[in-house]
Amino acid sequence: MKSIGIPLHVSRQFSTACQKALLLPAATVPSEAASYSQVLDKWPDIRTLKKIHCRIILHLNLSSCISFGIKLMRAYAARGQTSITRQIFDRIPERNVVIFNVMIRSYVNNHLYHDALFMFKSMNSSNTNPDYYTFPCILKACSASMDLRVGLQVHTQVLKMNLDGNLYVGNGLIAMYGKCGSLTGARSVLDEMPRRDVVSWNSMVAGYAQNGGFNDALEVCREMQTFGLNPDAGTMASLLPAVTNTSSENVAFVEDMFMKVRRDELVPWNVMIAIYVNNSMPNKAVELYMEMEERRIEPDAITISSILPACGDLSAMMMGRRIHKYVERKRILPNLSVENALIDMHAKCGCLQEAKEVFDKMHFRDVVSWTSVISAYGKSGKGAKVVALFSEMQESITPDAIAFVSILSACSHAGLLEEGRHFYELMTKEYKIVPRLEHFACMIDLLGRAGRVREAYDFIKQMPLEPNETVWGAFLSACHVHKDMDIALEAADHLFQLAPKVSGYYVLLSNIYAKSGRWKEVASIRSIMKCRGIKKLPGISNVELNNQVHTFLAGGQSHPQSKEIYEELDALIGKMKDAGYVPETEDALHDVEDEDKENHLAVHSEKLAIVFAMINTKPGTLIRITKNLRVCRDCHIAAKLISKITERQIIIRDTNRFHHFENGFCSCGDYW
DNA sequence: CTAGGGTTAG
Repeated sequence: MKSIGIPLHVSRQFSTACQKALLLPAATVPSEAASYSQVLDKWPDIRTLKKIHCRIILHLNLSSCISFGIKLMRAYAARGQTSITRQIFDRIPERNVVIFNVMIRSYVNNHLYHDALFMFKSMNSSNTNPDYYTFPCILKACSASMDLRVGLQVHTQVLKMNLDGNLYVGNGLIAMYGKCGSLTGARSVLDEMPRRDVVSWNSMVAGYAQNGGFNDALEVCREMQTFGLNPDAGTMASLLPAVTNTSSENVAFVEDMFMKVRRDELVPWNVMIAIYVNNSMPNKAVELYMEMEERRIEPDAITISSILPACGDLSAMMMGRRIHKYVERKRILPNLSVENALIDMHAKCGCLQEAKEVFDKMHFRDVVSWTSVISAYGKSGKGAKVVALFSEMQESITPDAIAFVSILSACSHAGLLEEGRHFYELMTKEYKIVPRLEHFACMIDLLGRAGRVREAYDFIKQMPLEPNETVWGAFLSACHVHKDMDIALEAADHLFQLAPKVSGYYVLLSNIYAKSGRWKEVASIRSIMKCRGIKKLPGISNVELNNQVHTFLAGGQSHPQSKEIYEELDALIGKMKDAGYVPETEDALHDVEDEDKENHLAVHSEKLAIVFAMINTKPGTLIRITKNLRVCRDCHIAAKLISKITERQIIIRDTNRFHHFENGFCSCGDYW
């Protein structure tokens, strides 16, 4: 008779549970044991688990305890209690391969890869041979910890034990080589396998995808089909890393795959949503999410974490709030990723209160939670709050490079020059974070917006990194705002040479050259843009009404209510002119050609969106707009006036920050 | 008892 015994370091709850178990009548042992066995296989919650554990030890004939030991180990591991799993393991006197496998798997499933590898080593030195269950698991530990060195050793052992023909072991090897970046290794394992299944091919797809080889990944998808295997949900999931910021052809390829796979399970939907989100197609993502709801496919935490950024992108506040209610109802919370995504969604919809509420209710916060809430306040220009939050964060969390980007840009939005400098010092000196281009760009922005154009210029000159287009772009905006033309032209020349990919910089350049009368350069920018195939990003604004996001294009006429909108806009502009409004044509190149400037100015997308919202909501209702470019001066002036004339608050989120218009004023203090 | 899907800045 072998006894499992109670682990020595049991918690107090455990002893209480034991006492309660003792009070229970001694049941007929065989049937009690059978029912416990069933319950254990269903991974009970920790309290039930401990009770059963006690009963097993105290009341049952323990002759079958090896199988109970295994079940207990698995159940504890499923609840994240690997140290109890380990205590049980330690008390089993004669360990066979299954027991080692369960222990290793417990570690791997709980992301304790080093413990798993260590356990594997002691397994080898205790004369227990690993089997074809051990290897896939230990290979996963190698993949997850990107340990190619150990992975290679494991492969050698696999070969020695003649297990390389096993399907699962082979699949594990492909995944291991792929994750560790050895695509040739992965490929040769795949080629040598006597038998391959979908997982084998999917692992190869994942390997290429994780290493940026989208075309190779696609090629493998086609190849598997020549072997008579069709892509499945797993293929789509494996492709995901390769399909971010990619061409529309590539997205279409996955869409096609999505149409062909079984769609009664969750994963294909989750992947397709994530792909839309990662390719700046939030409308499509939301559409798909709604289709899921119609088909009664239940979203999980992953669906939610993927769709929420899309809601944030679109400022789809009602949709976001509905999802928030859904996660509360379905008890998906607490879940760190979901909570973090909720904070960000509320913040991007301009609902600071709600964002803060989610943050306050969290039991565990990581650096992402803090970064999200800090940038939320930062984008609304609440500098003092940001500074307070940051110091609070430091008490429990070590800020990372991204956290500093958000605090630095928050200082910039709030015009907190000295604080920004302080945080930069803190980052480099205290936290020893080596500043990246993003940080330099923030600092340039900070200095530039505060009017320290010369200082910003000196800062660029002494940067240890080659300034990129973002840095010059930030600097150029500062010059543009503060009208420092000489230095602007030098910056413009630098930026010009960098062949920027963002069309906005060309527009900015063109405006600056035009302002200083350098028409030759203006013309040359035009032709260069044509040559490089760079099109001006059309200005669009989103507005949500009755659970639907309406999108307006600059000068757009396609909306069903178009006629009404333009009529109302005309009337409004009349009232604005009475109040002293003079259209500003200066920044007209922002998103239209210079001919016909004034005409087009009236129809920037945000104006259309504002009027649309005005027509369709009750007087006094707050209007929320999101646009894909920065607000131009003219629209900013117009929005201030409209807020006064119509007595409505208007919140416009542009690419940089929030503008909260109320009674003729904007929260940015005309500083943006 | 085999893979694969999630959140933060600009």
